[in-house]
Amino acid sequence: MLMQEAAQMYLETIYVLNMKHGFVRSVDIANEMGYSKPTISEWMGKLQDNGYIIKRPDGGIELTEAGLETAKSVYEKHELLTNLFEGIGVSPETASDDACRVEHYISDETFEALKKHYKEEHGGA
Amino acid sequence: MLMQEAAQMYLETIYVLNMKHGFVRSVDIANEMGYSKPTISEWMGKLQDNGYIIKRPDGGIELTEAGLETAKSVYEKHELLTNLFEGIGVSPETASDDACRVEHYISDETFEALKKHYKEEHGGA
DNA sequence: CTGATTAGTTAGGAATACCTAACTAATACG
DNA sequence: CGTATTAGTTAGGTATTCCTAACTAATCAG
Repeated sequence: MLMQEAAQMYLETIYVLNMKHGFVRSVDIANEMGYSKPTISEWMGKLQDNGYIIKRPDGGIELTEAGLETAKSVYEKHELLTNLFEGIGVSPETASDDACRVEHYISDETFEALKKHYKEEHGGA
Repeated sequence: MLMQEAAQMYLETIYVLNMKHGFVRSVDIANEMGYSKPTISEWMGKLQDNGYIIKRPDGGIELTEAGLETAKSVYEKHELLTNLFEGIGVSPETASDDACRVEHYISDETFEALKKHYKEEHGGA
């Protein structure tokens, strides 16, 4: 399976909901993302088949090591991009919205460069 | 029709090829983008139906005012993002590749902020 | 004039990512 | 205990965006 935008969003959402509430079910993901239950059900099946999550018998969804790695990577990009955009005067809402789309299309090389640049600006280098 | 990523790319490609060679046909777009002739044919039909291009009798493809506006806007984002990425140490190839994807997902608000910020850094404000 | 190449279109198909309707299963209320 | 709600699945469908195969039409070489 390709780790495309959609799959990344599901993993990131699971990661964020888990940080917020400590327990994530398919419905919670559906509510958070505004998608239907069957869509989530289908995706959770695919994500489990490919080793990114585990569906527990009690309905809880848990990220595997691979899933967590992807989720963290996307989330980290989201955070940095949001901060960068806000830092140059973009409104918090637009900054977050744009970050949410751009986070899937930035290469690791560019991300590392942005991170370094951001630290220099805000760390006093 | 939604001005989604694909439509934006076709218009931008027509714009760039036109600047390079002054005359653009469907085949030229197909070769440049690596897509099949039927795919381009289908899209040129849609773009013409929606008033973004005109197919001339001799096969030439021309941007309408609406098409030119969209193409320029996307191209301008591409250029700025490429420069920004290169400016913080990203390799030219990665910078251009990333810009090519990100250009479709940056809001006007964020783009204006980036433009202002870039000018300040390079214009000595 | 014939045969080959090139440009463009038409028809049909595949993958992705979403949907609604309708079902099962479990839990919760009164 | 029976009914209502909630969670999840299954089946079938839609829109987008690409594809190949096969066609037409025009140009070009000999």
